[in-house]
Amino acid sequence: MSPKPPATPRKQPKQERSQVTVEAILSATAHILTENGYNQLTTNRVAERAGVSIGSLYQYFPNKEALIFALAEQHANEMVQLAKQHLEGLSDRTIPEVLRQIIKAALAAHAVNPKLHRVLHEQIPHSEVMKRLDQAKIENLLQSFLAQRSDQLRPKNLELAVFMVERTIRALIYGAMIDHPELLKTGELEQELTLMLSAYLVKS
Amino acid sequence: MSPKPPATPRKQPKQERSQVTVEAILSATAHILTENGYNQLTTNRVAERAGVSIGSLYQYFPNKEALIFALAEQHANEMVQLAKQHLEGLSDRTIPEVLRQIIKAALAAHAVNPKLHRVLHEQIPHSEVMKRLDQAKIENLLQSFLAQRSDQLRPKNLELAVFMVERTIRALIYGAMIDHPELLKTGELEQELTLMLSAYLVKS
Amino acid sequence: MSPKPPATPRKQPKQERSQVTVEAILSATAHILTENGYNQLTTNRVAERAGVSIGSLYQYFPNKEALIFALAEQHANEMVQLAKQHLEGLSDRTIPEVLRQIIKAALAAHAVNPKLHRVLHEQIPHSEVMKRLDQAKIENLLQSFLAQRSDQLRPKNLELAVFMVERTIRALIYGAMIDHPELLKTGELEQELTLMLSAYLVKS
Amino acid sequence: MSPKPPATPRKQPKQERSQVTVEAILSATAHILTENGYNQLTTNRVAERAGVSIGSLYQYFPNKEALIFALAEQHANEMVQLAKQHLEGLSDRTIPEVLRQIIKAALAAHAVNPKLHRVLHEQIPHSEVMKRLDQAKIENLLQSFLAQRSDQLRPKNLELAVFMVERTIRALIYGAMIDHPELLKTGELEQELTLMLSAYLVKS
DNA sequence: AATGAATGAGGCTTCATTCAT
DNA sequence: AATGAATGAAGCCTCATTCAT
Repeated sequence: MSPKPPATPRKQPKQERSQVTVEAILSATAHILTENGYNQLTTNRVAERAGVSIGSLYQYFPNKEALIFALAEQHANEMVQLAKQHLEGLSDRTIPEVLRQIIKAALAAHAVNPKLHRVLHEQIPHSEVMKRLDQAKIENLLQSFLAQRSDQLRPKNLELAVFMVERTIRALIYGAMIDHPELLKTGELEQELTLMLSAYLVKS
Repeated sequence: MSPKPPATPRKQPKQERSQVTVEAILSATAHILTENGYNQLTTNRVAERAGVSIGSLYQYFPNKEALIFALAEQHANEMVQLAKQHLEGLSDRTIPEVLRQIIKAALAAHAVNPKLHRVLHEQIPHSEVMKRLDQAKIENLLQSFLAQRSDQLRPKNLELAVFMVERTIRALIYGAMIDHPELLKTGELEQELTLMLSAYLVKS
Repeated sequence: MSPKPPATPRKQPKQERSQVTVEAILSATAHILTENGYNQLTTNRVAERAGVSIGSLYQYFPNKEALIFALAEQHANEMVQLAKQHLEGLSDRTIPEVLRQIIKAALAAHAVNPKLHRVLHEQIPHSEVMKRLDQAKIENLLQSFLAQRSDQLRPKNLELAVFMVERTIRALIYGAMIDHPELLKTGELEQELTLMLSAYLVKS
Repeated sequence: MSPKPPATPRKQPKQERSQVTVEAILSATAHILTENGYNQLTTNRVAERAGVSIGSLYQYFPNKEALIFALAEQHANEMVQLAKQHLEGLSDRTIPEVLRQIIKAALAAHAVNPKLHRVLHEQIPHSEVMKRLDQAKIENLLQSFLAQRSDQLRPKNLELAVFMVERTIRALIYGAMIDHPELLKTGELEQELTLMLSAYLVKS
């Protein structure tokens, strides 16, 4: 049906010249996506904005989908990398402290490129594919954090708890970004989220 | 290039005898969407499956977007209607009781046509429009329910609380539908959600 | 690998209007093929010459290959039809007489549209496909003619004889058309072919 | 649009040390042609398989056509060379003996690389050029053989006889290769061809 | 001489939409 | 009101060929 043939891998940029080309293409993709939307994203337009011939684009990306996939991956990596910076030295903290830190990390991650993040989630057809990208990785982190403190944990089902927490954090941060940006600036969201999830997780 | 013509359905499909035709078209749209995905949704194909000429389709829907818009609206209405059935006679209940009932209502609503729901959320190039559809309406309900019990409420900011609760319910139900359907069958999700949100809302 | 997906059957022209369109398209295809060659045969060019939009072309022909296939079939049918006209009332003739008549029939058939015939055989990639078209049919005719006179026949293996005769006739007529057209006008080819094949077939 | 540049290989590939490169390229061309077909034959792919940069390919072959032309020529030369080995010491033989030997020679020649032979004939957009390749050369041989025995010859027109014989041999061997390979193994084709052409050529 | 990144004309095809009947 | 043939802008992508290094 839909998820195209695994996107024939193309030439990996080896020379530095081609690395520049690839960067320009991804950058142009992001720009058009955020400024003009998915409808306007055509391979020719990307190439044009990247200052590259359409042929070059297809040397590195087998099709339009691959373009978006690569961009999403890059974005996800940036998010994860930033998040990790916020998650160091948490070994001996309590659950509320850890939670707050994780929420802070998620907030930071979502601040990487909000416009792009939104477009990627709202306008891309096979969003299922890419949601996995930024998911899983954080779920694992969360899982191990909570597992280490299972004695303080109220929910017996660890996996379920991870699901609840992870989705809630993501949904509320994303929702706030779109509809209530003021909650981000004032720190209210961070506060409420911490409260809500702490109350949920910790034995009363 | 040229910014599309206003696109939003100017004229609601006439509600006369031709109602049958309109139904057939929307039904065909839903079928193709759920079975074949947005990529395969072409106006000609819709018309063919609806057993209607392409010309007739355009008599009732000014363009493709209007087709999807109407379908989304229909779907949202069905969801809201079903939800309301679950929300009667709650005037003298406590917050946890109300919450559980609201969650049950939301679960029922999401069970209306999960496949369609998913496709509508994942594959449609969100034209800003459709999210509003199933949102707002429930938020109002929630707002009034909580306002009536503001004395039992821990969060001072009512609007913020509504936001938190509404998004959390939606995100977790949707997430469970996609990734953990077992949580819906066992009632675990309902239980955990009630716990989490009660703990958040009620004064300790 | 090559032989494309069975060329999704498209709309069969039902109204007379569309019949005209299909004719125009095939005619344009033949014209471009004979005058400009296969290299110049592009779907857009065909549509343009046919005075038809490219969209219309694709309503009746799923791809470029189908265009050529249809044209070849049409051509083959014309050839067979003409050949049959030359092959009536041969029931009580001797082998040489029958042979000469068959050769005459083949000559007539090849005179239908020699230019097109040549292009179809020389320039079309998957010529194997279409050679079958004008073959088989004649082989059957030949087979039955010879079977009826098996007592006068020298070769014991009938199928082999049919193969020898059919291919020889085709090759020489085609070869003469391309390289020695004078042999066709003077009747020399007909004469020599009859001699050669009679000598081969008839018991000495 | 603009009629191609002269296209025929201006410079024969230098016959020095770079002979190895040229061989690799032609070999790769043949391999792709026989295994994947003309559709898959791209200059980049040839270069890759030859283990040579695309730039190098164009150093030895001015364009794609030249590549095929050279390959066809090579193939034709191999065929002719092999045929000649079968045609020595025939000076004092009778026509049937000579004929059989010529047929044997042709059979041997066609066995050189049947797959390539077929592809070259079926899938290459005959640019008029290549047919001549394997033709002419044999016709001359045949012409001289028959001229030496013109007293035993029935047909008065020598050139016509050569045409008849040469085309018949070629068509039947090729046809058998494609559609009746068993005739080649059993020797039946050789036998029948000798019979048919002897009967045609020799005074009764 | 070799490399391989880059080019870009142009081919094939789709599909939302129009309009003559 | 309905039909469905026709439209054509525009998208995706290939591949022979060039050229800077």
